[in-house]
Amino acid sequence: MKRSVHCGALTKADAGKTATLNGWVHRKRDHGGISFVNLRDRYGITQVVVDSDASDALKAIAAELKHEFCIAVEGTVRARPDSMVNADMATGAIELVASRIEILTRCELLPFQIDQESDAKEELRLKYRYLDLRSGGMQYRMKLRNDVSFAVREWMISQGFYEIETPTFIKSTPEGARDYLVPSRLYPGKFYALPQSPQLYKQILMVSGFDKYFQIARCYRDEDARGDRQPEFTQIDIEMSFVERDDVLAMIEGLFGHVFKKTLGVSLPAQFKRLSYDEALELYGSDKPDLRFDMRMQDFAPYVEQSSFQAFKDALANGEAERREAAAKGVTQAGGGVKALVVPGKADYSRKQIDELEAAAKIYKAKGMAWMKVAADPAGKPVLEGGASKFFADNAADLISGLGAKPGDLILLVADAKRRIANIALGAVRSKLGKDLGFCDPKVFKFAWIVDFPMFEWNEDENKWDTAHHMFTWPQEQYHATMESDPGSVKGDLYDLVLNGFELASGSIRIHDPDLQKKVFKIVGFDPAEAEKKFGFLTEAFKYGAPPHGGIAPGLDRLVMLMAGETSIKEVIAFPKNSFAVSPMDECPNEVDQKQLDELHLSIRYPEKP
RNA sequence: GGGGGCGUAGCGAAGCUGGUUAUCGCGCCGGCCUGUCAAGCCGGAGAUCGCGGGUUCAAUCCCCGUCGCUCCCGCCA
Repeated sequence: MKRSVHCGALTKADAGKTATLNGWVHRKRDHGGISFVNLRDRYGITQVVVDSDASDALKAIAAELKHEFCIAVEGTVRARPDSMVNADMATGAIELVASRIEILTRCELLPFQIDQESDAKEELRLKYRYLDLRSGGMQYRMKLRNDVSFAVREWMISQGFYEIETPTFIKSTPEGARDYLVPSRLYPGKFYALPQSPQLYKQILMVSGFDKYFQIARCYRDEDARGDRQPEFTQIDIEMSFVERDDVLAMIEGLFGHVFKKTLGVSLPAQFKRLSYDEALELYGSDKPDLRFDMRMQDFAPYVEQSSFQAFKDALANGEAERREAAAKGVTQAGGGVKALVVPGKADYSRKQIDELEAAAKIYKAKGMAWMKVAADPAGKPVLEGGASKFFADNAADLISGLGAKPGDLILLVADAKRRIANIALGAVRSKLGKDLGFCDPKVFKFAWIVDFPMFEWNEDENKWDTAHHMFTWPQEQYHATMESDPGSVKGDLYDLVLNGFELASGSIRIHDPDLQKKVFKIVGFDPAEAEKKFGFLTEAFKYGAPPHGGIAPGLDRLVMLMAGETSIKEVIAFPKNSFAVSPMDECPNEVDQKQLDELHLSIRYPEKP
C-alpha cells in the first residue's frame, strides 16, 4: 500500500476522496468502540479513525498498533464536524476513516519517548539518534538547516559567486588548531591532513581569477569540544577579489538579510552595527558581545585616586609597571584597569546573588569583584552603601553622577593589573546578568561587526609575536611603515561578525604582496626556509599576478543554532560527536584491524597507564 | 591539563541529619470505555540506587577510588 499523499497534505477540500497514508504511529487513543491513531511522517500528522462500525479484522489490527509502528492506512477523507476540529493541528479539519491498515514494521519498546522536545539525556539521544531525529524539534531544525543552506546558495549564486569544491585531503600546515591526519598507504610515514578550513585553496582560486567564490565546506579541528564547537563543522566559505573590507561586509549583510527573510520571515537592518575590537572589549568586556541588551561597562579609574581603596590603587600601580614592561615589547594596549558596571534597579540583589556574579568574574581570572549599592538619603540625595562604599565616601556624589547611577542601582567593580582581565571578567558578569535578567530573547537577533583587531599578539610562553588571526591577514595600510618596529600597535584588516554573543563569522583582507607576506613571516619568527616548505605553493602562486582579495567564513552550524533558538550546535547537526569527540551511536572512533595498520605502515604506541 | 554538575525501574525525576517494604510522573502489560487529539478510569509488572572498596549494628545517603556523561576554563590561526 503505497502512499497517495503525505500526512500533512489533506484538507477539507479532500473530503470524500480516498487516500493512502504511510507513516509512524505517533499516538493512539482507544475508546473501545472507536479508536484514533495519529499518523506521522516528515510532513505532518493526520488523525486516522477506526470507526465503531469497522470490521472486526480491521479493529484487530488497530488494537495491535503501538508507538512508532510503521504502517500504511487506506481510507476515506472525512471533514470533522465543527465541534471535533482540532485548531492546533494543521490537518485538524479532517480525519482519515480507515478501511484498511497494514503493519509495515513493528517497533520495540522505545528507549525514550519521541516528543516535540525529548527530555531524555543527551547521551541517550545521541545513541539512538535515528529515533531522536524523528522528534518534532529535530525535524524542524533539520528542515531549517536545509532551508538556510538553500537560501545561502540561492543568494550567493544570484550574486555571481561560483560554488567550487576544494580537497578534503590536504597538506598539513603549521599554526592554528591540531589537524586530523589521514595516513598514506602509498607513501610510508606521510599523511594527509583534513582541512581546518579551505583557506589556502580559496586564496589560490583568487589567483586563478574566480573572483567570487563560495563553498558550504566541512572543516575539521582536533580540539576539545564546546557547546558551539564540534570536531567537524560546516562553514559558508567565501572569498572575493578586487574588494576592500566594506565590500565584504556589505555582501554578508545582503546574504544574511536574504537568509533571515526567506527562512524565518525576519527582517534585518540593511547594515549591521560596527564596533572596534577595543570598543567591544572596553564597553562590553568581550570580542563577541551580546547586544540584545546595552548595560555598558565604564572606566572606574578616575574615582580610584581620591578613594581609600588600596586594592584598586595597587591594581592601577602594578598595571603601570606592567604597561612599561609591555611598552618595551611594543605593546601599547596594556596596563591596569578598574571597570564598573551599573546594574539598574538591582540594589535589592542578595549577597548570594552577588557572590554568584563574582564567581562568574573569577572564572576569567579576576581576583574578586567589589560592589556598592546606590540608595537615597532622607533628603533624596543619592548615597552609596554596603560593600566597598566606605572607601568612596569622599567622592561618592561625584562617582554616582559620573557613572550615571541612580538610587536603587547596583554597582559592580573589577580591578586588575591587567586591564584585559578586568574587562573580560566584568564582561562575563555582564553576560551572566543578561541571561539572569531575561534580556536574551532567542527570537531577537542583534548583529554587529567587530573590526580593527590587533594584527599580532605577544606569546608569553614562547616570548615571541604570533598573528592574532592568521598569517595572511593584511595589516592596515597606515601601519606598514612601522610594522616591524612596533608590531603591537598594528591593526589588521580583520572583521568578525557577532550575533547574540556568538562569533558567527571571521574574515580578513589578505596579503597579496609577496614582500609584505615575507615581513609578516619574519615578525612571527617564521623562518623563510620553513615558510617555503609549508606554504611554498601559495607564495609561488602569488608571484603570478595575485589580485587583492579578501573573504570571510560564517559558521553554518552556529547560524542555524541561533536561528533555532538553541545553545548547542549538536541540536542542528544530524549526527554530532559528544564532548569527548565520540559518536555514541556508531561508537566512532574505533580500533582497526592489524592488517589495515600494516597497509598504512602504522604501529600503535599506547599511552602508559599511571 | 584544571574546575562545577550529574549517574536511583525503559525514560525523566524525588529520596530530610544514615534506620525496617526506595517514592512520583511518563512509558510498558492486563481490563473497561463510541469522539478523542498529552484521551480517561481500574488493576499490575518493572530497581545490582553506575562500578569497586571503606567507615558503621545499619549506606541510595558519609569517606576513598574508578568509569561514564554534561557544562565551563585552558585550547580552538
